[in-house]
Amino acid sequence: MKIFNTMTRMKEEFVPMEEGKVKMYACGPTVYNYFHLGNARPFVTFDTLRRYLEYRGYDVTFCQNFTDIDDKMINKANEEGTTVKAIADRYIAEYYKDADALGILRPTYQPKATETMDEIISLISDLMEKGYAYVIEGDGVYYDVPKFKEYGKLSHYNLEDLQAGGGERGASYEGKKNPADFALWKFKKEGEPSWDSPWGEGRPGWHIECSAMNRKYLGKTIDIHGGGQDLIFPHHENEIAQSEAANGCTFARYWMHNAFVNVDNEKMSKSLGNFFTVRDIVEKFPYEVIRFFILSGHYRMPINFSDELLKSAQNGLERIMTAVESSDFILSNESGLAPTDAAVKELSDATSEAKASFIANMDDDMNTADAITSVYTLVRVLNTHLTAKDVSAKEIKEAADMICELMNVLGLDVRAFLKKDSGIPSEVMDLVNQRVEAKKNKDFAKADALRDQVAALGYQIKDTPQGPQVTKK
RNA sequence: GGCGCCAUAGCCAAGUGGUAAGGCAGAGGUCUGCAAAACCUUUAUCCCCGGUUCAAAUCCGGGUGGUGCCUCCA
Repeated sequence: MKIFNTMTRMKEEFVPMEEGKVKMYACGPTVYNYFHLGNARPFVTFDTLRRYLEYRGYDVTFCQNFTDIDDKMINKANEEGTTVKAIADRYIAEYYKDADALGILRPTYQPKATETMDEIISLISDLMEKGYAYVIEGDGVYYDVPKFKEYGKLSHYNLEDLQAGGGERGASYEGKKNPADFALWKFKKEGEPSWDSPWGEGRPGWHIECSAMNRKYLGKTIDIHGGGQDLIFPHHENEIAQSEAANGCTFARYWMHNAFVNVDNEKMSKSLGNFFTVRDIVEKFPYEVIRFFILSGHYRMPINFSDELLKSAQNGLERIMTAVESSDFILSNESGLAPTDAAVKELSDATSEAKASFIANMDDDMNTADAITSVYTLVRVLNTHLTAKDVSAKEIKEAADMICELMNVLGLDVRAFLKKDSGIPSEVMDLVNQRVEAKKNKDFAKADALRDQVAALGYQIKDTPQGPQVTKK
């Protein structure tokens, strides 16, 4: 598999440290609100990577954090007159509601910052001992950025450029040796949660928690580190500075960053106020459509969000689901199949080719857009033979199963989505059966009226040679 | 100011040196009592200019437009 490595800005052949095993980390949410579509993109992206690596037989250890202590958490707690812990508990629960429904598998480890305090303090101690950190009285412990000679190697920034930029903000640099120095530990302020440390009571800076969790759960060197592009600087750059200075070895071997979700070509973000939470979008579109939409473009390309685009994704996903649904319907009543050798070969070839091309596309830096095309290609061939009925149940089942297998790698459980809509109420079936009678008697006016009644109840009838296929609309 | 990214049909989106995948939408057709679904047909020379090459959407240079990071942010 080839992976585009942000560090080298090139696609590189992925070779894990240990054969057959992958250690990966992705930055998770700060749990002070429902997450928005922009947040969902990396969750879905790296979940898909994890699923694909597992599909290819790797033993994946995946760690994703919860940031449950920082300024935003504190502000939210103060606004609501409650504790930081209460906010964290609430929004972690809400996170799982959305994440589970989006088909995001639970990571191997999903630690909270507040539960990683020992490792955070131990890591800062290492940095102090090695001379990479210093204390500003009454403020906190800071990282001495110029001490780390490779600072900027991920973002390709250099310190001089950073200082020449518009980033300086007078007061906040008071006491720092260098404007780029960042907080590892912030001393306690009135009303804030705090933990004991060798330097005084306080709480961790944002960047240190990821370094600490990596070391605790995955080790000093990991294979893949992922996140959104806006984390490249300063967050990931700082993680490298912390981890490599403390551990004396490479931190992450491959760095992957997803592009943003845009609205009218502008970044969706909380600060711009143009964001849509997943919870909002679900009012109009199911979770699986949101996931399919996210995967319909390459992860390193920006995607625009709009109802129209979601609708387009929904129609596309339905095409795939309908093929499986129709297959399963025929498999439940196999009459009328008259296989020919040529057709049987064509469909079974298409089935194996779909898998091969899906893998080839995913191997190319996780090109999910092309991987979906591999599925569509099989869908078309399958539909053709479903109509012609010139294959046997075996080929139909294999093709439909393959579609489901590949969609599952993308985190889209087609048969589960179909099942969710199954279970036709008996009153609907009564109407359907009455309509069969009416049709038999050529009473088409009555048949159409019955179909309208069924439709009014939210169900759709498709007449097939095997009889009516009833589905939820 | 520094460092990047993007520009492909009505919309979305792959392709990154060998003559334009796929999806959505539209049009016409087949099937159907009518539908639905499905299938078939149909819609582009890839922002502009110049260069390299037998050959460029694809490489190089220069434009134009959009956008991101450099500050909490996925």
